[in-house]
Amino acid sequence: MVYRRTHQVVKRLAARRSAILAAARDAAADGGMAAVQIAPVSVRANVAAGTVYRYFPSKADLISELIADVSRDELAAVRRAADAAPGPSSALAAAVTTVAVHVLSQRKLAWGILAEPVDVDVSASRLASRREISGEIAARIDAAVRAGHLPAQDTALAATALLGALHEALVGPLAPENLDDPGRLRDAVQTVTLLALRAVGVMDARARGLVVQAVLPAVLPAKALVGA
Amino acid sequence: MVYRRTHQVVKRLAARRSAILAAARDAAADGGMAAVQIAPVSVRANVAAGTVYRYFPSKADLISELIADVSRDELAAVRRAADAAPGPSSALAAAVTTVAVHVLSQRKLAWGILAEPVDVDVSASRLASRREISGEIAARIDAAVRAGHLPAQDTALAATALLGALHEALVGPLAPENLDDPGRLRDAVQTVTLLALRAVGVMDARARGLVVQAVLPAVLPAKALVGA
DNA sequence: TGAAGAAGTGAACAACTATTCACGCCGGAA
DNA sequence: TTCCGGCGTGAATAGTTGTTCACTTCTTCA
Repeated sequence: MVYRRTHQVVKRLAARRSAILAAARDAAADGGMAAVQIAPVSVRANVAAGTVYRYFPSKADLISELIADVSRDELAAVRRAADAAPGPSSALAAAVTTVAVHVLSQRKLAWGILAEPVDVDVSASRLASRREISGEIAARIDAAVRAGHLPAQDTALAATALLGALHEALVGPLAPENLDDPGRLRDAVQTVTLLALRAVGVMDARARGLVVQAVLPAVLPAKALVGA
Repeated sequence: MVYRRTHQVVKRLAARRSAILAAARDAAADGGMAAVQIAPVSVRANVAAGTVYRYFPSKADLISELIADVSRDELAAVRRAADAAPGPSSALAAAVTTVAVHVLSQRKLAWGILAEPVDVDVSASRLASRREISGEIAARIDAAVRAGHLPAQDTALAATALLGALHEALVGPLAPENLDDPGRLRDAVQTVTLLALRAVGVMDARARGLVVQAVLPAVLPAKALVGA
């Protein structure tokens, strides 16, 4: 009488859930958040519209999970890059560069996650996403301040401002065109990283050095990403 | 037989048009762009819903004009402040500070104009708005570069990044709370202005001086704005 | 193998608002 | 004063999508 889910069924359910999330992510990467509609997503995931609601209570929940997902990936990449750096200032440079490269490599997705209008309320999820990344950057700024490399400052506000600068300059409506070209991409990443480092108080000359160190390793793997 | 509009009628029509725009602006300032709906706006303007369509072909047109309107005011304020400054660097500082104070004094409106989700497409108008302000800031950066106060750089990208930083730090979802308090407001404006000036290459010490000069005159009249 | 319940389906539904339009009214010309 | 046409009205319309649910199909277990 007691129906128990077999391991196989559990696996299938999890796979379906992932498929729906992946379909949503693909849709967002292709056509922005506007393309994340239940019917099209369900088609991509090879399920019926109603099935989506077996896994997600509402569209808002689906998109919220999507945002959390992408955000988690980005945070991990930033941490990895920063942790691999030799010192606090390099770590900050690496973190900033990583964010820049990430948003550039998936511009539509990044724009959708960050700021694109959505008909349902996903502000909580977006807030959490921003808070995570901003917190990470703030921690890196703080480390550099404690190491005596930067002047004391409101690190939370500075981190938020840096992210705003990166996003607006790289994926906002005024972002330069042709960033698919690897050369231009590298230039843009260098420029915004330089701006960001100087903004928090790194001297111009030193900032230029840090940028060169940080951009090369970050941009190399990015070429593959951009191609995808 | 030939019906001609009397001067009085022309004036009344213009007044009504302004009233509708003003009503839309009030609605946006109160409740963000989400509150700019035809029915509520028409009530505020003391006209019927259908009347709105005698003056604006669609909601998109109404909001586009609203954005252009607000943007025009801001651009004028920025120019005025910058032109009154004694030199290129001061002018840049004044411009940045003015933008900061403006967005802070009408946060909901600013957020609505800049980035809040809207059901109709207003991207063209938003793009134009950003372009205007960004162009003005870029021109000020350029002047400072030509005067030898700043290192050579991509001024358009820098201006875009600065605006992104200001907006995200001051009206974005991670913006600090309690910015209605004049003291906190001044601090926030100072902090972001300092970040912005350093970002484009002003030395820390000099930047601090410029900030003090620029913030005082800009913040004084702002107290009245914030109260409103 | 068959009963019981879970998972999947997709057409129908619901809710929200921008937009329309047939009608009444007011201001202008003669 | 009277006729005419544009202006104002607001209830009705329409289009868009998220969401539901009665039904079908599949899985488990005795």
